[in-house]
Amino acid sequence: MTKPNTLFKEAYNSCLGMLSMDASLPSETELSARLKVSRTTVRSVLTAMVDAGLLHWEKTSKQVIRLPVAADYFPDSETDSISSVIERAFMARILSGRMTMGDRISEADLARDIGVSTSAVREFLIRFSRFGIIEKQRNRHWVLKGFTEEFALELFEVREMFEIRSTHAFIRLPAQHPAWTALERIEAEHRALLEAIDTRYRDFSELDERFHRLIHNASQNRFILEFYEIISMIFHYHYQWNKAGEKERNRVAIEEHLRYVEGLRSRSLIDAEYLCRKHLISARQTLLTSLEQPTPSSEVRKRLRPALIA
Amino acid sequence: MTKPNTLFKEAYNSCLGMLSMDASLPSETELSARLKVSRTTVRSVLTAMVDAGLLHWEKTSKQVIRLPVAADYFPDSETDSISSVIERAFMARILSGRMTMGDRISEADLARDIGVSTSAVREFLIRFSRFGIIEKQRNRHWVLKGFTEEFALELFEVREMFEIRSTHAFIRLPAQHPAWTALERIEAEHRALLEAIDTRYRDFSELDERFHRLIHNASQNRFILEFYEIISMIFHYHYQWNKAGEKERNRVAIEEHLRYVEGLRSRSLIDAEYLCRKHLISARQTLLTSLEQPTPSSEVRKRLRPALIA
DNA sequence: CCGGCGTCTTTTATCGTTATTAGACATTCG
DNA sequence: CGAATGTCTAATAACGATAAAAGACGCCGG
Repeated sequence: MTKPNTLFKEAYNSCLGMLSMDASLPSETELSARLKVSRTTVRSVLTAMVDAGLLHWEKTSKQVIRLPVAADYFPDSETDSISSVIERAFMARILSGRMTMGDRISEADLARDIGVSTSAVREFLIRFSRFGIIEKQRNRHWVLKGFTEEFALELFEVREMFEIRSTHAFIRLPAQHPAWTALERIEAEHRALLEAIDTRYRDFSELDERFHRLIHNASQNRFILEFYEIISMIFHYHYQWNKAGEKERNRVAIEEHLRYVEGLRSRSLIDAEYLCRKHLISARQTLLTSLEQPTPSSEVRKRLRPALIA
Repeated sequence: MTKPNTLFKEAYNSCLGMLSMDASLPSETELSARLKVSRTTVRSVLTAMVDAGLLHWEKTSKQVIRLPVAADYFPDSETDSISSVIERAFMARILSGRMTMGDRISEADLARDIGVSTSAVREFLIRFSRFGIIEKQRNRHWVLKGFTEEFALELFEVREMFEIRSTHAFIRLPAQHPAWTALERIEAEHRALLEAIDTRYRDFSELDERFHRLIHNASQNRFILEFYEIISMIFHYHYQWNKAGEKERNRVAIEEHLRYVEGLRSRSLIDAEYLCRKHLISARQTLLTSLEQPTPSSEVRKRLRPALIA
């Protein structure tokens, strides 16, 4: 196999959602912009839709013949790029506790297990190495430094420095800056989520990410933003693997966020900084607590990555 | 071609330096440790030395037959790993001013120019991307964000945060910690260099790096240390490309370092922080000034990378 | 038995190749 | 004549293959 057409499949699925009997599809250029792929790919999608009997397409005219059914969609598993498949498989390995600090990581081994080429794994590891969890020396194997307490502490040390810096930058933003209205919207979302916390507590992680990202954006510093990518990745997987006390944990975090927002709006440096610190300390505590019990329930494990359990 | 034997050549050259008529070579294991390569490579080196008529080798006995001459060494150009070749070529491109912000970077193009495979370039770019100078989106080309004033300011913003944090950590080190004696040694080196500044000013960049690295080590934080790699890389190339006013610039920096060291030794947080800040501000100024005149003299350009000038 | 060596297996660093995708230019249509 | 389409070229994202290098295992001599 060579370059897989996951992008095509993803665009195809996404385009199926745009079909309706009453409106015809927009121009190729427009579609290209909306689907965020090149026109070449758009044309492949359109051709495939014609072949599937969904569309009559000639020049500018794009008449929908029938609406898509479930069977018209490509399965999710085929729309993931190889790199994201590797990422998930790799994180599953680390977080499942099957690997411990100091373990060797073999490119060849990983590639075999996941079923991809060594080059793909290699590129992934290089990209992943910036997260500070793995390391390698020239001509030698990778070593797992581990997702340990130490790691979490170092991570939060930097996170605190950066987030406080961003907080200051945020407060200095002029009153008419769009970030302030964005903050209001996010605050409203927090309140709405808090109302329905019993049923919707799972939505928090996504909101959490958007909230902190908004704040970090004020820093206008590529290194700070890049560092938030690490945080974000860690929490993304951490949330998936550790569900213990999730509802309560999220409720507390939402309340902290709300106070933090108030601090920002008050434009008081010391209040904002204080409330930011408070929140980060409890976030750190959450992460540390969950590291003490590294093996997640088999139920969670199964949901995340069936292939590796057998 | 496949995996090149640059490592072998490097080890061979390095091993040639260990030959002497009166002593025989140590055990394979010992050699392996000293040359920092595997025993397999050591054995290749020994075999090659026998073939070159330098050595009589049977089991534990390794008798030197003749001393190596210049012709026995592999040329430097053959001992560089592909990745470092790419790095140099790429940095030369960026710093020469031939590329400007927003330019597309083509993997294929670079590979052709440098004369290596696309995969090698690709891996390099991935590794290099953590420096924040280039960027790419999925399925699209790389873009040069540029080695600009903005970049330098963002870099120094983070550098200052980190270095001050490290300074604090350094001061808190117990008096018997080896870092204090290391600091004393480095201080002495600074004084020696200052004495002979007229002739030895070129030695400063290496000393500078060791000095700051020593301080950052106190932070015990992988993200801070990793960030210093970026600084270090930037300065490494920057020093090579911008020689204007180098002697005076280095003299000033040495004096700042000396005051900075005094601040550390006084264990006074505010003094150390103040002197650290002072030094970083002037370091930033140096970098900014040199960014204003991006094209280096042709003399320098020639020395750094002859191949690209023609 | 323990450091050192001989031999063998596994893994990495590089390459070249190919389908997919992006992007550029020419052409057509309203 | 500008936006949309048709066509073509070039670049990227994968793959597998191969020589170099690492690492493992067993043997041997003191």
